[in-house]
Parts: sequence; C-alpha cells; structure tokens
Amino acid sequence: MAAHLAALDSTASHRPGYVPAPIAMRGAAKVIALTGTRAPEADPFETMAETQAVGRDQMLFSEGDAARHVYRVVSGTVRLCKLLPDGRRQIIGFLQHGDMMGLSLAQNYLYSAEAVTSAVLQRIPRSRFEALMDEQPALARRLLSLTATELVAAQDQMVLLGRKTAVERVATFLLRLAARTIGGGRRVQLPMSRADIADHLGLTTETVSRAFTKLKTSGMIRLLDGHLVELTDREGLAAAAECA
Amino acid sequence: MAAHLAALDSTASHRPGYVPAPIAMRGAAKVIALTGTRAPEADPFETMAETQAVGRDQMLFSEGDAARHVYRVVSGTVRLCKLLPDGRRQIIGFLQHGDMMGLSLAQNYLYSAEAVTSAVLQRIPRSRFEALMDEQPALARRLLSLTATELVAAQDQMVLLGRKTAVERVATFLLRLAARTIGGGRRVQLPMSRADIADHLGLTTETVSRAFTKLKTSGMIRLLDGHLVELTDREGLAAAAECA
DNA sequence: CGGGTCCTTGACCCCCCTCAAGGTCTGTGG
DNA sequence: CCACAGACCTTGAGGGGGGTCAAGGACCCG
Repeated sequence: MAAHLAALDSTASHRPGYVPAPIAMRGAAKVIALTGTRAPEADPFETMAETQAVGRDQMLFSEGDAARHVYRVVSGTVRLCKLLPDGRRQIIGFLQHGDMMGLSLAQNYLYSAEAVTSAVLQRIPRSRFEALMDEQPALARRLLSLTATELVAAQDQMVLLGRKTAVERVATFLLRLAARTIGGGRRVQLPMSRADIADHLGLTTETVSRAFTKLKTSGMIRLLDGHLVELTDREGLAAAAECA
Repeated sequence: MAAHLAALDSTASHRPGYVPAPIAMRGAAKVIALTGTRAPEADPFETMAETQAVGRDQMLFSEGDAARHVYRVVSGTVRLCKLLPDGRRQIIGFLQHGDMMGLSLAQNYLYSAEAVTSAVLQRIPRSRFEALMDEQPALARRLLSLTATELVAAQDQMVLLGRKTAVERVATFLLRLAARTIGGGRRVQLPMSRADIADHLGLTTETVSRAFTKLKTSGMIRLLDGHLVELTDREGLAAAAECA
C-alpha cells in the first residue's frame, strides 16, 4: 500500500517485515507512547501533538486548504484523494498506523484527506514543526528518509497504473496490504470499499470486483467476507502481480 | 514533466517560471559554475563533483545496481525507467538541466537511467554525499524540499495514469514540458521519441501519435517537426488537459 | 541516393468501462 | 430476534477507447 509518508516511529517502519503496534487507546485524547526510544531528540509527536478523532468518511482537510498541520495516523485508515474538475478521483494512498501526511512544503494541501474508518490522529502545527527542524537537524534527515521511501512507493504505483492489467493491479494491492499487516498477513483486512480500491488502482468498482472473483476462482485468495481476504497462494499471487 | 529530483541549484528551480541556464560546456570535463551563490555552505556539486559525458541511449546505471553515486544533470535529457519482468516499461520521469537522481536511500538503484540525448552529468559518491549531510544540516533540509517537490509531481502523475484519457495525458505532458522551458515555452522541444513518451504516459506509440494528430487537428498545437511543437492555444490545451 | 529508424495512419480486436439488475451485508428499529 | 432499508458488492450484456498488427511515409545519416 502506498502509504503517503511512512512512519516517523523510531523503529524503521519502511523496512520490510515491519509490524505496527497493536491499535490501542482508540479515541483517547492523550499522547501515544511510541515503541522504542531514541537517544538525543524526542519524537515531536510524543511531546507536543494534539489528538484528533474522526468518524467514518469525515474529511480532515480538503485539496487547496491552507496547510496548517502535519498529521500522523494513530489508528484507523485514511485516504488521500485528488480530484479532476469533472469529478474523476484518484486515491494517492491509504494511510495507517504510523503514517504521516501534510509534509509537503506547499502553502496549501495538494490532496484531500478523509477517514476510511473512524480514526485517531495526532497533529502538530506546521509552524512549530518547521521550527523543530531548525533545532534538530536529525529530524530533517529522518523526514528526508521517510519522504524518499514515499517517493519509491509512488514510483511503484506509476508502474502499476501505467502498465499493469486489472488482475495484476489487484494482486499487487493485496500483497502490499499483506506486507503491512501483522505477521506478514496471510489474512488481510480491507477497510476500504471497492470504490476506494478502484480509485486507487485506476479501475472501476466492477472491474475490481471481477478481478477479485478471478483470483478467487484460480485459487489464490478466499473471500472470508467482503472485507477480509485470505491469501491462499502467495507465490501465485506474486506471479499474478508481476512483482510488487 | 516529472523530473525525478528537482534541481539542487541555489536558485529554487522548482518554482514556476524557473529558467534554466543556457546549456554550455557540452562534454567539458570540468566543474560547472552555478547561477547564484549561497552564503554559508557551498553547493557540493560545485566543489567536488566528477563530470561524466554519455552518448544517446547510453545507460548510466541499471535497476538493481549498487547505488554508488548521486547525479545531477548538467545538459541533455535522461530518462528513468522501471521494467516489468516481461519487458513492459514505465518511464518514471525525464531529467533535464539541474535535476538530480540517485538520492533514494536504498542500497541499490530502483530504476535504470539512460541518456535520451547525449548528456553531461556531475556525480558525487554517495558515501561522501552522506557525510556532507552530517556536516551541513541545511543540505538535508534542501534535499527534503526537493524530494517533497518530486513527490508532488509523482502524485500528479498518478492522477494522469489512473484517470486521464490519452489526449488529456498528451496535453498535460506538453504543458509540463512548456513549464520547464525558457520563457514559458510557446515552442517546446521533445528530445525523446514517441515510444519514450508512450512509456511515460502509460500509452502506446500509436496512441501518442494519434493524440498529437487530434491536438493538431483541433488547432491547439502545430508540429514544426516531429520533435518541436508549437503550442498555439494554451488555454485550449489546459482545458484539454483537465488541469495539471 | 539508399537504408534504417522513427512516425503516422488504417483496420481490427480486446480489455475494461458503462449500464443495469440482482444479491449480500449492515445497522436500525420494532 | 427479526424485518427492513440502504449501501455495497457481484454479475451480466453491450459498447468504446486504446492496444495490436500492419503498411506506408517522413526523416536522418552515411
């Protein structure tokens, strides 16, 4: 999954095999303890973040809004969307525990952010965040690392959108989700709708649904219910995905 | 154009209206003077870069190679490619004067780099580059800024690949090229082949060619020759591009 | 002037989109 | 616990945009 800005956790969350901490404190208006501590400078979200809870489909900010905050997702799933004037939508990425957004340097947000499920986020005013980067040189380097990782994910998504077939796209998507799931993820939760998946993969809901059916029929996945998939043939899926 | 990592010039080259310096010293094995000087720390490419000249279609490095250098394009055009196992190709971006590549933090390059035209580049060993970032905190912040700009371009490209029609893609591509051209660019050079454009826009050469013909027929462009286009109706093009 | 590469155009086909209908799941209220 | 409404998902039938295959034209360079 093309998480927008990968985790700022001290643990290198973009490393393959990363296991997010179990979701706790749903809705709690309190600072979240991070796994692992880092010697010199503290995680800014640990010390100075506000917590914000949002309901399903609620909008956090809209494309074009003044970019006031930098966010990090604590729990739940968030989608980042860009719209064409006539309403066509592209979902840039889905964010989960630990992912960040709003880090672009533009004055305004360049995409909208909406809650896919009810979610909890932390946020820091951008002005304060930028001041922090002046004080803590290591912070800029850590963000550079995260942003570079995001860029790599974006490039993979370009290959997917530019050159892969519908089944390949869906297979790739499932494998990406699995890679972000606890234990490597034989079972994968799909918190988002088929329409969201379609707008992420450059397809329509119908085509996504048909691709799921094909993968099911060929024995690579089982649909436990509409939003929980079991990957029964990981190698077959990887072959169907033509690599990640 | 989705330049991979925008300029490290002291002049903020990702600002709209940026005018690259005229190409000079083609093939010269000497350090290139930069426009503008910056007070505290020097541009690393100014002081410690090797210069490398490559011929048309020559490969600079290949996907998977050990990432030894960070590059900056001095003159010419470079394409960054990703390949699927069966040979399908996606061009991540075209690089021109001032653009950087090789900054990802991975141990290996994640795409190939090839000269579209004969080109001149500067390069710095990654190890030295990273040491520099430790010494000069401002460098990391500048790179963060450049990488974030790249990420924005990548997101625009996702919208293009996921949701735009063939004509919209080509119109968008022409406007992006024009935005990077001297004087805003009523006339735009296309150094790359139709096949390159196709692999950048997620199309085939034939479809790209037909899209050019449609834009020509509807009076928005004139093909002065296969590789030089005049944008005769900028607003019409922008409408045909559906923004971006 | 000749050969090769690249570009354009045409004819045809297929994958995915569109439109439509029916099925499934979920949450809510009785 | 069940009934029901609504949203979501799946499946089918048909159509279209762009891919594929093929041929001819333009350009480049020796």
